[in-house]
Amino acid sequence: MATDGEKKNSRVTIREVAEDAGVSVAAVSKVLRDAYGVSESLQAKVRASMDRLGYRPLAAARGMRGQTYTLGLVLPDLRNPFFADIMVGVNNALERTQYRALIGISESSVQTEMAIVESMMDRQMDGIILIGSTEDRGNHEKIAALKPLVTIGHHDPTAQSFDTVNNNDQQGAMLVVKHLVASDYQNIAMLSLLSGTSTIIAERELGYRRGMMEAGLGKHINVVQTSQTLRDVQVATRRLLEGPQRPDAIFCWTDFIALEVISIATDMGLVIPGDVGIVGYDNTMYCDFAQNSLSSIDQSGELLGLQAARLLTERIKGRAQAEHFVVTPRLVARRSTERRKQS
Amino acid sequence: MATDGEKKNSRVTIREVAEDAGVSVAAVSKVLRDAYGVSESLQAKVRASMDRLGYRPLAAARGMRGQTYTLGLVLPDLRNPFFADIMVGVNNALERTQYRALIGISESSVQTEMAIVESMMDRQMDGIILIGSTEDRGNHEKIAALKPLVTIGHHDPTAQSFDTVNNNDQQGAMLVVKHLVASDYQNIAMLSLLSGTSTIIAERELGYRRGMMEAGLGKHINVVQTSQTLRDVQVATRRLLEGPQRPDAIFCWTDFIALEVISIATDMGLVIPGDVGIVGYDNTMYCDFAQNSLSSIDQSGELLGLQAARLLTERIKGRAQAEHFVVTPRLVARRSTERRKQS
DNA sequence: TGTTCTACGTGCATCGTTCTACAGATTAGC
DNA sequence: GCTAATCTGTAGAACGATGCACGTAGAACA
Repeated sequence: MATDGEKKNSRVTIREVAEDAGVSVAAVSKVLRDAYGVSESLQAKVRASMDRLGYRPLAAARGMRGQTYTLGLVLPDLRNPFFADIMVGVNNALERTQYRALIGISESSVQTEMAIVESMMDRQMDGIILIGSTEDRGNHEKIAALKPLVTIGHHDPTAQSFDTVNNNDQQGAMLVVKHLVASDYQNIAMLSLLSGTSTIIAERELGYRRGMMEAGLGKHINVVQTSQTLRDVQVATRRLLEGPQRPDAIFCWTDFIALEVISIATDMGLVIPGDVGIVGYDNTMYCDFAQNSLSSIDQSGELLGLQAARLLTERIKGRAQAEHFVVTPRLVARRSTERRKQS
Repeated sequence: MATDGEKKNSRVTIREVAEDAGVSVAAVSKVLRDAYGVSESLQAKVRASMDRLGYRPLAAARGMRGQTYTLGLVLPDLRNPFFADIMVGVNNALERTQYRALIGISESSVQTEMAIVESMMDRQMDGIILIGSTEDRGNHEKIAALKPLVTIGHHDPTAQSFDTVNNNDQQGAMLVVKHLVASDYQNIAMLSLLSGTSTIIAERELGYRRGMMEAGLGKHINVVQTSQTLRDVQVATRRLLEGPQRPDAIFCWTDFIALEVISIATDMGLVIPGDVGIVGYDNTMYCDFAQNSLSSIDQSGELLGLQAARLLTERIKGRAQAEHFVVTPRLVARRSTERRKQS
């Protein structure tokens, strides 16, 4: 008689709370939503009943008429440790709110990404954060027409229907070149990502090119694009380092690739930083390990995540004007580029 | 006049599909659920209408009476690259099904983990996969009483109300000791995780102890437990390596910690594998990088993920009998333990 | 031909919330 | 003391699916 319905009836509903508190269902709903027209005494009464009964609103039911208080986050993959930093920021921002972030993995495929976004919409999520998305503007606007949207790692500074959060990738890449030049590297190649649509890649390449031009090293400009798979990176790196015009430094578009390059170069008997300098991007925790000691660009992933969550909840609350947050990147020098001017 | 309801009316409902196909709403619902009592012709008619209108069932609404076709996955954090392997397996298993997996991050806190599980229940998820959970059996059974549950990385072979998926951690740890002994290491310490409740940690420690005893090295047994934070690992490792009884090998409970230990040891001027051998666990991609070249135990994360997803969908379909899947671990030897018997 | 099955479809109550429209109570204004 | 304005709280129709209970048509059997 105590444990009546075993696997189903256990859930406390808004109706029971109302009954317990001696008020209407609508009143309880109002308390739940901080809606207008609730006296302090009623508020207190209802909250007491909710606590006593252990009531938890059912998001699925809320979603039918109102919000689900769920945010969808789409990550390209789980391998790149940079995303961990972003997540910490997002979760920090949501700590004291009703919102929860749930993550889907797109496997870096535009198709899968769209499928995940659609399934997040099916689940009535209140807003979407796309991280490292390679969709074009059309798709972003299509999503934004249906749900509040914020992107991280996608440049589109004139977008009106959604917000963007970024570091200044062009500036970051220029910092890399400047640092390498100051450390006496000249024949600097860039190992970039094969992606016709990633705007952050485009910005980093542009920054690299500008940096090289400004340093008078235009003739050494060399951008090699590969996919993210270990095999492709290996082939491209070997080709680069075995070629006749061997670069004396390689700027990699993300840390994780830079670590692979260090691995390959070491295997080939090259000494870092003497024979070849390596720089990454994102300043993830692995850079700091002594065996890597990888110079990198810090773009404060945690801050990016925090801002994205803030902007998204603002959008949900009704802001229509777009905001575009940009953080200034910072170079962190480590042993992988430690070759002093010899003059 | 064309774009009537801008941000809301766009969604096609089951009612419209029914109308378009000239059948009842219930019939469409049956097609959606592959339920009994639908002729081929009706099925075809309805599917055609769904395609034509671009209908997508609203998970929130389905959740009110039936399933949401959403699985909740709880990860301790995003830093450990091992979880990426698991996710690949999970997603592969769900590829051709209606199910989607959404991820929540517990930050390795039992409290947060429970909060996430609760919020997943609020969202009417059909089942839960807990990865590396440190809850006790009571909590697991509480969850399992409400939703189908599968754990990965938690040993509880007699559990009846939920399934478990694991590698044989005890055997894995014994493999490590055997391998180290065969490579002429003797004073082998274990760097373990400070967690009173993790069963996989307990198993790995037990395996280490058994391995040491069997090798006649009982007097060298030394288990040091720390949290996962960089600082704590650093302190513990330095203390270990600076102490009077410096071990000549360290077995780390996960790769990620082993990479840190390599970093610290290198910083201290020790040579790996000469002065000290290092072994990790999980055989994540970073082990393979030349600068790490870390020996490790492979426990096939992808397979674990695949099995967990399979078991969970089976549970959802009604299986009540518990299943406990265990994979046999395999040692992958690399340079970090490459010291031959000198006799 | 009448009876019994079986296979196929349908009507409608239902899930747990939100939110509009409205009613009653209290206060304010004159 | 009457009307208007404000402030609280309520009733009940949604939201978009599911799934029970039931009706109907045609086949099978005697």
